[in-house]
Amino acid sequence: MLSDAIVRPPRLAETLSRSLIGWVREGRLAPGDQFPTEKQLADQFAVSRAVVREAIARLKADGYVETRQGAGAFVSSQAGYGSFRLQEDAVSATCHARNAFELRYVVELGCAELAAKRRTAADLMALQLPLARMNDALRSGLQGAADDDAFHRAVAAATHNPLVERFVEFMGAQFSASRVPTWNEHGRSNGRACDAQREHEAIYAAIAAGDAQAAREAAERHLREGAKRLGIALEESAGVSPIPAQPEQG
Amino acid sequence: MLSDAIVRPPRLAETLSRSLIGWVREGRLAPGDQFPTEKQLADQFAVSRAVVREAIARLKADGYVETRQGAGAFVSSQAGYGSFRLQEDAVSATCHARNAFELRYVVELGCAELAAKRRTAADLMALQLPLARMNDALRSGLQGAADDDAFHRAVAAATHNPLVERFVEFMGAQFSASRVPTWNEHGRSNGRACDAQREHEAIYAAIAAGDAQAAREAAERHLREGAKRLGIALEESAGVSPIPAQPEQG
DNA sequence: CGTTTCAAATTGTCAGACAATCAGATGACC
DNA sequence: GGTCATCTGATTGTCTGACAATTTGAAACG
Repeated sequence: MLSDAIVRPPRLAETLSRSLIGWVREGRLAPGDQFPTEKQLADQFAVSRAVVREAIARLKADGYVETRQGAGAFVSSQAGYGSFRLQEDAVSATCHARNAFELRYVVELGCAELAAKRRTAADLMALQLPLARMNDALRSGLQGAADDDAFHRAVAAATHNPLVERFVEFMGAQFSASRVPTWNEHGRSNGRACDAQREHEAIYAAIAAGDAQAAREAAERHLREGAKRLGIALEESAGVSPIPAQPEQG
Repeated sequence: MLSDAIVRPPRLAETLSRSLIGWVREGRLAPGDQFPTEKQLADQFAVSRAVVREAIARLKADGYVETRQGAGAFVSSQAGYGSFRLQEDAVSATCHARNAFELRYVVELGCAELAAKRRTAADLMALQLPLARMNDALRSGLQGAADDDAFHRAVAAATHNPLVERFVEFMGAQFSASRVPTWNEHGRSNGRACDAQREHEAIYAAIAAGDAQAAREAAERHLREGAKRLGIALEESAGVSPIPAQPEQG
């Protein structure tokens, strides 16, 4: 999640694409509107057409614009909804981590539920493998982080929904580095790894039994504990006072 | 979701980027590996360097590769997890719609739950506006699809998690066209719009009451009915026989 | 008024050049 | 021999100019 990457001078195309996306997001260009021509943009930003084209290529990839040869570039009717990214804006790192973990939380709970309803015999075997390897890791002292990853992926695969599977992998990848502290020497010695493994087994048992509610609860426990292990606070209320109001409409 | 867009001859950069992404996904290039140089790729695919650069620009945007001036292009350590997209591969349309709707389903249920726990007075007011406008639409015969959209967005906003909010919007946008048949003349005359509105009010009531479980159930009902209105079957089991197995591992 | 034709505009592609940067080799120095 | 600075080639980043493919709108024509 966090990166110590050295700062690189921003590339022109990168800078330009950010500006153009900003135009769309701020509503300066509405869906259907035509972009300035490549030549106009090149002149305006004092860059070559090649740079403009690279910037526009990125906007196309993200679904912000559609180009038609001979006609021009136009803001897509559903601009910005071509792809979903994290960390696009520089939000506070800790806050972002909590928000991202919460999104993962929501999806993985539903994922566990679906997996319990749909798992096949093959799915259960695919779940047992990383589970067994993590048990080995607990005793042998080897790294179990990769198998932890694999277990979560296997749960996602058991939903038989490739989209859900891919999204769980997508969110999980953001926290791949965060699984290490559970499985390194320190994590094993103070019982974090053992705790995580018990939670995994509870998830497996519920999925094997086909008990969707239990699977959901087991996943909930696992992720809540995982958040604690990560030092992320999954608060329930936003800190605002509850509203007793119950208005009627009609 | 479905599009009648006319077929356009594929752009070279588009074709090339698909090939390169395929290389990474198939494992032909592992994380950390260096890509062929731009010149090599240009020769191999018989295109100009400009085309290669546009294709690589897309891979960079999606987090598949990282380039370093003077060094080369390298497969990113977490290749492919820079962005989440739908419809990347040409899967069967109906199957894809069901999978996408299910992902939306999972997220919106959790979203409703969070909203019930965290909504503020301002959130409730933001929910009442589209609700009232939909009631007007029911009587006046105007389009309520936009307010339907707005209501779902307001629920997402009440979670106070911008990431969850954005993802709900992202998934909802994929089905924006699908809200029309509920709110057009035909939808109103046979009661679809009225049904949807009752479900919306149930969601609002649960969120206003701060009852997370009720909010979840109300959202579940709404989305299940919505799937029916769309003709999408949200099946529970994958059609495989249940497994009575309950293995133990030690 | 409707149709055809044409020309300008715009994106798509190509080719070549130079600048900025990096990685490895080379060689000097201790 | 080992360490360090320097040099050189390779590679990406950027610029320029050109031509091809396509669209759009208007002019010309019936």
